[in-house]
Amino acid sequence: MTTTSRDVARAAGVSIATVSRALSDNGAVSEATKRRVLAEAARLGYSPNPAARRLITGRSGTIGLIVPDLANPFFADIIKGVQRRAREYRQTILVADADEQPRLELDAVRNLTRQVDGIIWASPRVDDAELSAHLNLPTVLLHRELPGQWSVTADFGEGVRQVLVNLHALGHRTIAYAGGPGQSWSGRKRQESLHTNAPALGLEVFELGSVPPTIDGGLMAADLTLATPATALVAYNDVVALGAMRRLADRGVSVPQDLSVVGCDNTMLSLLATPALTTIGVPRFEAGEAAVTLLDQCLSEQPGPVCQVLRTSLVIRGTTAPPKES
Amino acid sequence: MTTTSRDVARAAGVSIATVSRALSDNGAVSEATKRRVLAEAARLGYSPNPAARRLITGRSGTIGLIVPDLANPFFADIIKGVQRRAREYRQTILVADADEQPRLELDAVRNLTRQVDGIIWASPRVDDAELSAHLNLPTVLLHRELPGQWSVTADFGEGVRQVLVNLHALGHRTIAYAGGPGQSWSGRKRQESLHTNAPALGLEVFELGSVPPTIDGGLMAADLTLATPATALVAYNDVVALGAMRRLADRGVSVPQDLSVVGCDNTMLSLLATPALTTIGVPRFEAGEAAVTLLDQCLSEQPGPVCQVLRTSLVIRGTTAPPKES
DNA sequence: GTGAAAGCGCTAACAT
DNA sequence: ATGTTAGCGCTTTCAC
Repeated sequence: MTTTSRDVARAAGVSIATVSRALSDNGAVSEATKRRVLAEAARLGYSPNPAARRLITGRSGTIGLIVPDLANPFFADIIKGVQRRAREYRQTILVADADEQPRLELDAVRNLTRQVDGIIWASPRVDDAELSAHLNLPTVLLHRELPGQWSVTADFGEGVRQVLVNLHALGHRTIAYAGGPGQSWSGRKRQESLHTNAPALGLEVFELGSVPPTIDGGLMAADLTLATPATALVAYNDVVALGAMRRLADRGVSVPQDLSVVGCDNTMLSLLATPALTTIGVPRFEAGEAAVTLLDQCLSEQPGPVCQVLRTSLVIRGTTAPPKES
Repeated sequence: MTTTSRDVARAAGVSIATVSRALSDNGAVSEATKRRVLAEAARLGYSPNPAARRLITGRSGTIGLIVPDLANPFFADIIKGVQRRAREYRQTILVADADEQPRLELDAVRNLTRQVDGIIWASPRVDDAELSAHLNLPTVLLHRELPGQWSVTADFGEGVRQVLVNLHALGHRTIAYAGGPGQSWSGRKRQESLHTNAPALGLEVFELGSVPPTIDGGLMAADLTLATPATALVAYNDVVALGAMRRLADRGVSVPQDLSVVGCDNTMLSLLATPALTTIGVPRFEAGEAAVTLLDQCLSEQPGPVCQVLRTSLVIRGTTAPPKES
């Protein structure tokens, strides 16, 4: 009932091999027959059975994408970038949400193995050893680096440096830093940058330790900050920053007059805050696009691994200002 | 190099047919051989080639999911629900993001047709005729109804009714309504409910027309509301409500003292607002789960179509209060 | 209960 | 430039 290459072949008066060649556009076919075949294929509404093609070529035209949480705006935009670029490359993408559980990420890898040609894996928290152990397919890591592995990351260190320079220029000398989950690769990068750049600027940093990357984590961070002499709070991400702002408002601390607040990621949330949140801009959509491009290179056996690092930059909005005279 | 059923057959000393039967668990196999085959399969790390299976059975074990925008928290949760239930059913899900463009939805359907067994389609804005024309595969519509079609929707009308009853009880008599995109199926449902229930309660409604379902749309809605005598604003969704709250704050109108605000959807955003947003709770995760279950029934030729309607209910938080004495 | 054999629809040698 | 043919790895009759 569905039309096959055989039907098209019959209609065009050629063999099925010619049909295959005309459609996949690789073997040698004369212009005339090619046109004829294509016309018949279109007329009959023929499209090749992907299962058959995949069985013989071993290529599925599908890419797996693993993210810890697709309801997180950070990853949602990455997915959109991946989808967009994949559409250009005529690749289908298979998204697996790991529900924030590293175990489910590993399950997902296993499931995907037989279904996709390669994997794009955003894994902030699976540890290096397990990550390595599960890289059976060509893989591009997202916001994560591993020796010898293809990856796309963002320069979080530079973003943090810009924050510190800016706060210093505004007159701040004492700041608080609320870190995220300790295992997070990008979290470690932020922290390293803090340690490298703060002393050089003569900034004193109060590390509040790691808080959950949630609104509640932000509430905690606010209270912790107010117990220090810091005049600015740098938060792990926008969600934590917003949670902190909420708690600060409740406690009668006004932002940015009494305390400056800086987020990270520049998600849509940062625009929802009042005042709008100063934050570190991280190119998420672009990261998704770049990952597909890199995976494509990796799949076509081009030299590698390539580790692409995207730029980040401070986005100054309403939550940073000079500290109060004291 | 990859192990095939032939390898397992040889190792277990049986034919490939028996391997197939043992693994797919349908034909008759003796307990003893079945155990032996399973053991060998495990030892060799065998898993059946899905492409080959799909080629012969015509079933892919894959479900397509089409959403207008996966960065929208509303759809993100739906996807999570779908994924979760699909995992239970051992189905893979293929998500297609249509970037808010109805044309891309139709493209997605076409692409998915050869790759999946059935489709779950959240299509608030494609018109009925085109929708019908593209239903070639077993399909469950999400938050959308169409005669003769399987669907999962939520009772938005009831949610709106509860809002009206609550506002009336608080003492409001004049309210403003900011509608969303005119083509939206659920938007029409909200509006119908408004027209049915407001008069019965003696509520006067100022319809502000349709605003974009964005923060900016919310800013507009706030200004429009303040030009009416309304003491409460009911917004199309949480994003619009938050945008409105932002503009109201800028104009020195305090919520809920000067104006009550109600959102819709109960997304995570509603908890980010200060004060937290009163909103209509819509079960998104459950909708995703239900859609998979229904699609499964549909695929197994069970009687239908089934149109499941999920409950919605008012979630009272901090943005609603009695109107100011005037 | 188990094996042999016939394909599913296609691509990739190999002929011509 | 085109046709013929041999499978890709599996499921599923049909024999036994």
